Amino acid sequence: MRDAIEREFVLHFGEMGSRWGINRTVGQIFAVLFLSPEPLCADALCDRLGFSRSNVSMGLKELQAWNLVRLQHLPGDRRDYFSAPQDMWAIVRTLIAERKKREIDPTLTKLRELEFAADGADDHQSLRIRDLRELIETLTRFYEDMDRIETERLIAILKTGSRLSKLVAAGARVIPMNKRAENL
Amino acid sequence: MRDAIEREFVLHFGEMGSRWGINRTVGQIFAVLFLSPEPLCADALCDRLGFSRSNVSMGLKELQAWNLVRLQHLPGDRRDYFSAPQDMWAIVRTLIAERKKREIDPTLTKLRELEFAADGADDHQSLRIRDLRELIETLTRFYEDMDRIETERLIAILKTGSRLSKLVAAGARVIPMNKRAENL
DNA sequence: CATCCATTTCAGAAATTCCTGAAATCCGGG
DNA sequence: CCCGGATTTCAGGAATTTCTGAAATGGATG
Repeated sequence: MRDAIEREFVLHFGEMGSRWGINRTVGQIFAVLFLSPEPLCADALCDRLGFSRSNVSMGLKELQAWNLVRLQHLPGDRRDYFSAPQDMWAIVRTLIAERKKREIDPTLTKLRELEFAADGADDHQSLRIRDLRELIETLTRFYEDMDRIETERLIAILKTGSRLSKLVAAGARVIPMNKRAENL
Repeated sequence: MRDAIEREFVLHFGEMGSRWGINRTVGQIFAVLFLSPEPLCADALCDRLGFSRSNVSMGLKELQAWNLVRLQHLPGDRRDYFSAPQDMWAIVRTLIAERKKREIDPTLTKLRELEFAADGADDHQSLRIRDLRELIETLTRFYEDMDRIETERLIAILKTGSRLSKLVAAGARVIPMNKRAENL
């Protein structure tokens, strides 16, 4: 029963892995670590998943590059043990940070380069590029702001949901914005 | 000059394509349409990109499945013409909606299934699954709320940034929450 | 209903990514 | 300095994804 659920969970994460920019192996390794109450060593992962030792090693290396697993040692045991963070919100923050780094930042850099190369031209394509760069900057600035907020407060914001709109409209009258002119 | 910039932009979108869950061809096709001031037909895309007709056809089909391009016809021309939405925020909304559909929703469904199968057990793994499901629901509810807000107001919220935290804390005293008990 | 273009499908080739086992490397004792 | 157990590297085979050209399909027009 418990095993059946674990198996399904792990297989699902494997399937989704490809959609998440990691591969099947990596997804399954993370799934096992995510559910495990205690850290696991690479051999334990090989056993559970039926992957080769080297595949597991590479998968763990990638998960470490994503900051999604922590390496630790058990006293009197030379092997490396791995675990997923217990704090689920920390996992989400990490995932978003890493995906931003891989999927957004390079594009932002490229757009700035192209804009520089275009040197203030105002044809259609230059305008498109500028607008896209501005939009991405608005979003990433918002992300950076949210990322600085501690989890409890962040959850409060999330739960506020659509009421945010009224709150912001009302707040704009009370707390004047520093740079109104900057608005879109 | 203009061409050099377009070429770089298109190549970059091709490279990034794989990280964005679409492939190189699809990324490049979208990039060309994104920059183009007027709709293009498939042959024009073949010419510009050097892909086979069938490849372009498949790419366009996929972009249509993502709701990222619109099909239209020019009077007196039987060919299909395609264009990317002019409204950049509409593109972002679409991207997020489609990625959620592909990357989040299946997992949410699966977690609910597993939770049902676990039938209220309270071992570590069941708790992890429940917590993950709850977290994803919090995030998707927030997304759904934001998606209902019109773009101008949404931008106002984004630009409010970290001041949201104070606004929510202050607003909580003024506008009582309906369901305080539901908080994390 | 035949023709003419345009689009789509599809089987297999090409390219890419993933995975493995063997060998290399690392490192803390003895 | 050597040993033993652990991890990492890496070349190449397996699996998957992408791309192509040929053939099939679609649908407007006379």
